[in-house]
Amino acid sequence: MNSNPATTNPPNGAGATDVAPAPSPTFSPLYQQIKALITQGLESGEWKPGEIIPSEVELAARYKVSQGTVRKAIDELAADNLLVRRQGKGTFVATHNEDRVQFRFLRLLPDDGDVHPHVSRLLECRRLRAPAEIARQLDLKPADPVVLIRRLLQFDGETTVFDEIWLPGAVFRGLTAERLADYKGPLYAMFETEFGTRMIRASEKIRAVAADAGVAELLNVAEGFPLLSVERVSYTYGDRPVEVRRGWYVTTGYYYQNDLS
Amino acid sequence: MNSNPATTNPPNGAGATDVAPAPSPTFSPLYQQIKALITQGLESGEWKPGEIIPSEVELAARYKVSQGTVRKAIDELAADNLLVRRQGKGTFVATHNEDRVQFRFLRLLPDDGDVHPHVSRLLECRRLRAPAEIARQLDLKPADPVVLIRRLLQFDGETTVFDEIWLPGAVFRGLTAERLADYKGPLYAMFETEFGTRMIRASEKIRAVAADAGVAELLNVAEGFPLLSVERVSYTYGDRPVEVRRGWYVTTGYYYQNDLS
DNA sequence: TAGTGGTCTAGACCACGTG
DNA sequence: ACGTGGTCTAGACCACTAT
Repeated sequence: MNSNPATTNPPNGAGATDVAPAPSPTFSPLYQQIKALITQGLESGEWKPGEIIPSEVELAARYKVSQGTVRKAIDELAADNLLVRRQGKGTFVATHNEDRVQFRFLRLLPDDGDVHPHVSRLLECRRLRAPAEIARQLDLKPADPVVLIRRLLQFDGETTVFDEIWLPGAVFRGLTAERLADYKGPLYAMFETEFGTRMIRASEKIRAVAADAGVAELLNVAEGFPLLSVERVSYTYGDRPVEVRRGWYVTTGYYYQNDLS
Repeated sequence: MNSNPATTNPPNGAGATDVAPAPSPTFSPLYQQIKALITQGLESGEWKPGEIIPSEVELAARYKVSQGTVRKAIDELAADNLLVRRQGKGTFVATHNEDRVQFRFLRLLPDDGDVHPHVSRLLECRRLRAPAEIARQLDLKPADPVVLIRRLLQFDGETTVFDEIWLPGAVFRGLTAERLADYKGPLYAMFETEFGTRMIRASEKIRAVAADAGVAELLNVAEGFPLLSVERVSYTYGDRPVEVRRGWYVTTGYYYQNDLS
């Protein structure tokens, strides 16, 4: 909030002409403030993934702004993939459950365009104290508790991916191998429905590396075989890091798809 | 254009109530039509990269629509990186020359965050008849003339990238090794200023591969060394493919940066 | 029929950049 | 002081979905 908070804003214009608008050195548009308020509602769980949020006119009334201002706020949140608009129905909180968001966070495709759903095979899931590097990336104190998941992904029967996933223990309290094994569907969908933590964006560092003995055995390739190394940090609301993931991909018959625009 | 062309649109509302609006089975919003008209101006060279385009009010007058409609059209073109808005100055045609667009099409970064400008070393530039696969990707007839460029990129003195670049000969008439060697700056900037062809977007397939003898020698690595293979197809206006590029990246000390959102 | 998001307009004022 | 893009409002109508 700043000098023109939503609750005290005059009903006309971006500022009033009769009250000395004060050239706000830290000016922030009204719709950005509304955007922040809606984001708060998402973060606090007022509206949960998959649910509908109030209509534009309702939100406009609540925040005492015009529908157009709410509209612009929602436009940006939809562009950020936090909300999904559906004409005639309403605006919904985005979810990793029913979307075709699989491709958004696992961009490995087969050379022939066929789409095989992948199968996950859990290797282990245990709790330990965070190594220094992981703690740094997760914004934790060294030796804070973390969860380590190791798993394989099979595409069409072929073992193609080996993942090591690090999660903050405080957030993922109660995450066990059993619950992981039982859960159907994408990991991020489980995180969202079971632990109330929604992955918003991720940043990846991609390299080509030679398979070491351990990884080679897991992926059924020779030692020294070229693998795609993908180091990912995922973020939730407020750009807080909540996952560090290191993946090794076999890219024979598969490729990592990326679009530059 | 469709049933409500910009030139004959009533000045109010998305349709008239007194003329039987005709439920347009192929309805397209006005601002989309304006967007197409502006794109035509860009494609035809009416406004060249780096130049300013007419102000919103001017365009609104020209197309006989409100400023808000022009605004929404320009908003989308700016989101597509075709235009750049600068408050107080105007709206400009995007260019590969002066932007910090280097990172947009070459996403190789050093492990330590330092930013070294890269140096290009041309190996060869010759004309030949398109191999079947290249012709298919460039939407040409087999054996149509193409230009093949082979080059190395050095980061901070280290040879890090080997590129093979295929271009349609008809578009890049007069492209020679001399002109390539003389040109300073990004390749895409040259394509845009010298050949009037602007790269808008690209699609990449990324793999880890073992260096073969030829590539290994060029990149000063051992045969079999893991390299990042990047196959890119670049597109210009109208999603017409105008470049096929195959790159081999050494990713020791460097990584390919990618953001998922 | 009613409600939702989507489009379009018109007018006012603000922030920024340049004379 | 002026012109540009940027924000905000208010009201009308359209397209889509459900009841």
